[in-house]
Amino acid sequence: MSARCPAFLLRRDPVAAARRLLGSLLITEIDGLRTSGRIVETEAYGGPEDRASHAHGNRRTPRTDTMFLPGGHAYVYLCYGLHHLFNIVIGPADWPAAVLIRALEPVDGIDLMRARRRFHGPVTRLAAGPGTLTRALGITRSHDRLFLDRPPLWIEPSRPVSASEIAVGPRIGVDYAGPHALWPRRFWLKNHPSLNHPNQSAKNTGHYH
DNA sequence: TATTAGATAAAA
DNA sequence: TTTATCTAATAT
Repeated sequence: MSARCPAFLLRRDPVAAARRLLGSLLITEIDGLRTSGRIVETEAYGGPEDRASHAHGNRRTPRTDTMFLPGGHAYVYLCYGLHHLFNIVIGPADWPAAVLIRALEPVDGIDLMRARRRFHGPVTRLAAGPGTLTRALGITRSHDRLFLDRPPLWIEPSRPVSASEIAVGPRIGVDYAGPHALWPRRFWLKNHPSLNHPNQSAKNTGHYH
């Protein structure tokens, strides 16, 4: 991400941001070593009315406090006690929202990514999950609250991907959110080989029998 | 299908 | 403060 924060990260619209981030590059540079991947799957969370959001109802705890930062900051939290999950904070300060990055297509530093994950399978599976992509890029809770405009962790936005290349579906693992669990807030590049959940499209957007 | 340990909320 | 419960997942 260049010196200025892109405007789409500051609007109260995590859905638009989640779509807009598809195709962008997520980059880390740790100990002078660069790794990066193209964002191919995202989920939108927030603002306060979203029951699937950690900060629903403006719930503010030591963990969720990060979501109240202005857009363009990193929100990294631990899931199931062992997976670091990487999000980009969205919206103005004190309006909690974020986009979860769920899958990357590896671009730079693939050997280092493999070494970090101790993974020797197909490169399309190297960062195809929210927990595996942080492991591959070396992202941990130490990166929580960083602004994403410089090393060690930043974003290079791409041109917007055309709507015809984007598929939509419900978010993963949010059954506790009641009716909000079905909201079409997960976005991915159609037919991309690095997806985490390639086949779970929304009922009203896919072809089913 | 077993697993993993931080974050949280409730209890004391 | 201690304890009990839950968890935006992964690997087998």
